[in-house]
Amino acid sequence: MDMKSRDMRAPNGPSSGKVPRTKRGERTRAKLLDAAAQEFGEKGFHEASISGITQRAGTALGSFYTYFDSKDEIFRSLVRHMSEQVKVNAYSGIKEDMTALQTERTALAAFFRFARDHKEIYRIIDEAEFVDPESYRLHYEKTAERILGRLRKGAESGEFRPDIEEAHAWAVMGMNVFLGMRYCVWSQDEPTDHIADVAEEFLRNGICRKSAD
Amino acid sequence: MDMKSRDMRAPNGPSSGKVPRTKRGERTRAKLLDAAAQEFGEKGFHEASISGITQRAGTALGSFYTYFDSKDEIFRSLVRHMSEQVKVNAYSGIKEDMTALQTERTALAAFFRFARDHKEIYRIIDEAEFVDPESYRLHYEKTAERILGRLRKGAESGEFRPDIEEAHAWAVMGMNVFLGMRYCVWSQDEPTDHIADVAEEFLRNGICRKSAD
Amino acid sequence: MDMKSRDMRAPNGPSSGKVPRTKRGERTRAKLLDAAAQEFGEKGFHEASISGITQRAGTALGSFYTYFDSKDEIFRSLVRHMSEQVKVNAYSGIKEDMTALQTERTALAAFFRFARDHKEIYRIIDEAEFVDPESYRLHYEKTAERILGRLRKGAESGEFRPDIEEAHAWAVMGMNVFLGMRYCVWSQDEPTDHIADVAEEFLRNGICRKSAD
Amino acid sequence: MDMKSRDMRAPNGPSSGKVPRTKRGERTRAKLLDAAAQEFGEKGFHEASISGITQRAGTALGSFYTYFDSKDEIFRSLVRHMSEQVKVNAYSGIKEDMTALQTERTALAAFFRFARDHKEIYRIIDEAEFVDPESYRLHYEKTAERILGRLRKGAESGEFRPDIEEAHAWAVMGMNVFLGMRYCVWSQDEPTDHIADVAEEFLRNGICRKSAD
DNA sequence: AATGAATGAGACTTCATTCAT
DNA sequence: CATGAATGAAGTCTCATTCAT
Repeated sequence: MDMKSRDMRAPNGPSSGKVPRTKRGERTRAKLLDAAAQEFGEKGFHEASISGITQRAGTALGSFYTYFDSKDEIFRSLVRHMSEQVKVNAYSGIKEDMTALQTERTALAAFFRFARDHKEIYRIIDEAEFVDPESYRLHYEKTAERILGRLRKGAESGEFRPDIEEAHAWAVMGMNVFLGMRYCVWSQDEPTDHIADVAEEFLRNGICRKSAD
Repeated sequence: MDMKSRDMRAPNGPSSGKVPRTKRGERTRAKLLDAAAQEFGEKGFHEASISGITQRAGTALGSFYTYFDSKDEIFRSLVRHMSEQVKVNAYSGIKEDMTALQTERTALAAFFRFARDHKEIYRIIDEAEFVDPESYRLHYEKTAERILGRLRKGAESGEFRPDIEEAHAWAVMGMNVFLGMRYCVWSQDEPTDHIADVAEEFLRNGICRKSAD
Repeated sequence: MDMKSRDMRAPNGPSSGKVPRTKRGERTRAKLLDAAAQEFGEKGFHEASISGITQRAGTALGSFYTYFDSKDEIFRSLVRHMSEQVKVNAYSGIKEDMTALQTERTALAAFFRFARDHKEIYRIIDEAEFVDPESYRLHYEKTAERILGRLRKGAESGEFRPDIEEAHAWAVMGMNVFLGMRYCVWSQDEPTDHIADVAEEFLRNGICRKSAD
Repeated sequence: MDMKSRDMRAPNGPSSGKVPRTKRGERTRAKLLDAAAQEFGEKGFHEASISGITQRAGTALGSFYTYFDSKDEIFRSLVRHMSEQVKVNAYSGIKEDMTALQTERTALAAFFRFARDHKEIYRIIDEAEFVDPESYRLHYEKTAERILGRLRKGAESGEFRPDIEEAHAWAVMGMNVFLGMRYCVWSQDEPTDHIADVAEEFLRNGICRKSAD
């Protein structure tokens, strides 16, 4: 987790007026953020405690408030940063010359890998529905927008149906999220490649029998 | 809410040793359950308070404990009962002579109606991920099983592809849930009929362009 | 316990204005008293609950207040009655023609038997120190008085030292009580006869070596 | 009480993970312990309240939990520490060259003084029978062991009877405790010197008339 | 007289946040 | 900046006692 979540560190949000001014401060802030990701991921927002965070971070309780205004604030930071990570990750494997279907599959595979490696992230984002609803909506709205963008591009190229609309993006997103939850977060009893095959075929043909089959 | 949630009342779980023995007790327990559904729906589990529940119910604080052992227990009761309601509702409009696709669409439509009318239920079931994870998993696993059963039946009749598997059910469920969240719970800017059309067409053909189009 | 504690039933204290007027009431009151002896003996005053008492008694919670004014009152009744029992018991084996030392030994033996058979009683009387201090003091003061009476009688007959005073009675009582606690209530690893021998010899000669030995 | 109970302060039990790390913390913990001794002594365990303790200590309610896990824990600390104090005190006046009988008398006198000055301690230790039975038994078992040790030493030197056994120690302890309760804690209507005389004479000769008298 | 639901004061405990060092 | 003690509001839960049936 250390190396991985190191990269998860949220940048100072625009509202956080507590920017560390020294190297040492920088380090402390980073430790707190890592610790918070662990703590929230393991215990959930309400069971998590500031003292749990500072203990994991190896700092004094009071130091928390040197860098964050409140429990809510650090949680918000985390959610938004993680949302960002999900986005960055989704695009990591996509190449310009892929077909639209290949693109979707690649994005899904990346998502699966990410979900498997960062199970705690999903707990955190999901819990935002209750702790920071705005971030939660924003996360899914932005994700849907990106998917919609890709689908539309596929439609323009003639690969996807021309009447693609927002609902298609939400349908794809829901499918992806639930498959990720079931096959990457809850258990990995099936190879994710196979699950990705099923999803790809779903996009290609739906679930009805094709005469071509 | 009164009439509606009246029907939501959880039966006594097998472990709850606090069964009302009089009509009056029956009424009080019902009032508490209704109130809890409201309170949890509006505030979420952690912000909700027993005293909030009893105030809504118009009973004394202590009366809560005449019928429930704890805040957790009433929440669990609620989640399980609501899960049950969702199930019952999904099958309400399905007729024997429908095609498999019609069946799916009908179930989706019922789900949409239900989600629109019982927004609080989805908050509650979702929050179970953190408060009562077992119920949460159970809810989605059982829902997936039911969908899988329907899909397999459709496969047997030759309408759906013959290699239907569990992942298909999770994909369909994810699609349904996210469409419900976006278009029924968050806002109703689009007619749900149209959304159901999109979903049905998705099942029929995926999102790729068909030469037949 | 049933038959035994049946006999322990407290008579209506002078302050209890709640005398049952029917046979049925008589029976209910008796059941409650038995139940209370059990409950207080097992759990102690504060952990004991009225509902625990009524459950043991097999009556409704509310019925308790038909016969007793409060938890304190029933406890007081119990303590005083038990104190009475201890007294009655102590004299049960004493005969007129015994020597003073035989009398003391007989009283101690009776006490040991009683303590062994009614362990709960000692918990109850001891707890009175905190719940009903007056009864507690009264119990030990009256017990000491009785012992003192016997010792004085022994002094008059020339068997005990002539300068017997109150402190002697308290010393004897303390010895008896602690031996009872250690060898009858806590464990019975030594035959009580032997313990009584030790106590008798203590009274006779103290613990110093006698040239006569 | 302040100066006196200052010395009563319990050391951190081995299980208490809440050790003050600063001078200020040290002081607060001490204030709480003193206050608890007062509160428990005056009101008894169950009537005592954490808020009563913190009020006496002049700290915020929450500060209690900075140093103790629960009401039970602080009570246990207190009982064990006080048991220790009783022991230390009993030996305070004993010199090596005393006769065995002088030794017992000295121990008793020390006990009397202690009981008079720390009445609350006896309430607390006695109440342990119900709140922390293990400590209670331990207290009396260890006290009996010490007495037994002294008596055996007296037997070896030929001053006490050679067949001294455990029961003798319990008899002596019972005598001492009850005399202390009656003449030091309940009231001081008789000079304790005289009471100690009676006890000493009891040990020397029992209560029977001696021809030598 | 019996029943069992209703009441509500009060206790313990948690923990985010502030403050003194 | 770091530290960790101090604060106190707020919440859950218990249970003796009262009340309606």
